[in-house]
Amino acid sequence: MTARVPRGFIDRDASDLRAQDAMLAKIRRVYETYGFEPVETPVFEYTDALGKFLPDADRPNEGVFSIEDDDEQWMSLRYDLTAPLARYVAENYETLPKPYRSYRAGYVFRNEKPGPGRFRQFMQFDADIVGAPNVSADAEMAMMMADTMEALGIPRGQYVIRVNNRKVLDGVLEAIGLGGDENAGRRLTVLRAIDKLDKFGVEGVRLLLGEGRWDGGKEGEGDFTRGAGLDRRQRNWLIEMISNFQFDAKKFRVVEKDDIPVIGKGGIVYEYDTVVEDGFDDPNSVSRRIGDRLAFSSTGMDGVRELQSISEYVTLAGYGSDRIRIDPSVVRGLEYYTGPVFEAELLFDVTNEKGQKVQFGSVGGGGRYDGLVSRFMSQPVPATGFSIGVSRLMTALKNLGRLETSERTGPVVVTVMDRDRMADYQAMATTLRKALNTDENGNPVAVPVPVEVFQGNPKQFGKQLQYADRRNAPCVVIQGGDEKAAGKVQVKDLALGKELSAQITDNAEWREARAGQEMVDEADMVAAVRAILARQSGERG
RNA sequence: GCGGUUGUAGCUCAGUUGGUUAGAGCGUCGGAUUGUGGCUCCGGAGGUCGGUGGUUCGAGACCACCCAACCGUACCA
Repeated sequence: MTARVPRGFIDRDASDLRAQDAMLAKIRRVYETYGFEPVETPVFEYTDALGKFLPDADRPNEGVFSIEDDDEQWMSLRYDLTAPLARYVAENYETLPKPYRSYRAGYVFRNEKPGPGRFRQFMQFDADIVGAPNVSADAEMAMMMADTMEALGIPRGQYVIRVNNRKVLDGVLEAIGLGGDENAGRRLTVLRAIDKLDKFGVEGVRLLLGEGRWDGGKEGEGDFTRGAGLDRRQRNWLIEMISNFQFDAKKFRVVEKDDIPVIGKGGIVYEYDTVVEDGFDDPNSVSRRIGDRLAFSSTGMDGVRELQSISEYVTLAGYGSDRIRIDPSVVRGLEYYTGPVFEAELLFDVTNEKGQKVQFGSVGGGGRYDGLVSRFMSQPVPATGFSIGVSRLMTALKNLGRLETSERTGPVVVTVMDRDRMADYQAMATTLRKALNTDENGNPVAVPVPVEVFQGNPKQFGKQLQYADRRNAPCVVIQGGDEKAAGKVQVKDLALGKELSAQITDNAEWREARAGQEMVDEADMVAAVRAILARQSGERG
């Protein structure tokens, strides 16, 4: 029997967890300042509450971990925190204040093929406002997301919150003749293709919108992905839309090719042919064309107006396009979003342990989901929120050097010289533990100082010091028969000892030197240990 | 799911055209040192060579199938 962790799951060590705690505290603080309050729901929900029954069969989607309860109800591990919140709000609707602002952090589970940085259990940290119909709530979400990025130490310019509106995408699709139920499949293919912009660039998306794409790089190599089969004009409209426009408070406008924001690295070559086909010969009129096309669709124009409002709100609040940016290429999930959608993207490259350049991309996202709560209710309940991928973001912060990974100091170790005097050593540890962990007023100190008696086999004294060394102990306390007889204890500064050892090459001499050690009266033990701790924390700065 | 690459000790890897008992470094454990971490030296443990079947006098190596990992891709609510 070999010990192994299940595929797609990970064990996490002390420093990892401490770093995560620190990170969650920073996020929580931002959310709290916006008036959000915590709530927790269970990891299991009834599968139908998650909306993950397969439409045809009477069983849950394969992507969720599910079990059948003994009353033959299917239950599933939650795969995000939004659906459970919708269930919670619907169940407690009468007693909750509306709009209801809540946040929660928790593990979610996906039964999918794991990959680098993709696990089957991972943590999300969500914030949502339920019962707020206006897009000002969406704007607030985008701003809070930006604040969160900066609270975590990501410098301005190294991240961006990209905002789009599902209604705009729907309007564009309608405008190029892909409206109606009969085109639902192609619309999906188109949206998926657009979502790949940051991965494959403009040319890759163009292939996916048209015939299809070979993942080996050229025809016949690797696997073939079928495209949406759009004609040239439809493709060009979409590509111009997603790669050459940005949005300001007034209108879509053409940007210079060198000024393409975030997306579409390298830009595209303008295809003036399509402009001519449309009866325009001036490339600057392209922006009007987009407006014209959307004007065919009332949904699309609603979306544009909502984006305009969001743009105004965030701009007036002082969030420029270096933080929050309208970006027509944001697709973001395909199911329950109904209006504004946003995505937090990191803009810096990172070199991974294999020396490859990696773009982190999205570390969180969200949007408006006006239909999700009302599935449980007889009345419409608008809601908007977003989700942060804690694990992904943590990896990113580690690479950015913004993660608090400082090694904690280990325990003060009371060593065992005489087996039959364990009670004495325990008493010494108790004295130290009490003295080092309370201040002069008897209150607990901010950072605990661990104190422990060596609990291994005390037969070889060297092993005890080796243990203390591996635990990163600041010092050890030693009291053998000689010290006891004299009413003394030895207090040994391990860091100082290590320093001194650098000059000693001979082992006998090194042992004889007892580097970093001092002999004090039993009564002065606490003071001596305090002095060592103070000296070391001073060195660490 | 599809395509490609790779599987030898806890980790990183050697292992000749198929030939005795499968090695090294690091790590780990023990000893030199029964009251002192590091360095140094000595020693031990740890492998069904991913699995099963086949070819052969003989397989870690060759063949078939399976499994797993990695990369790409699809799906990702």
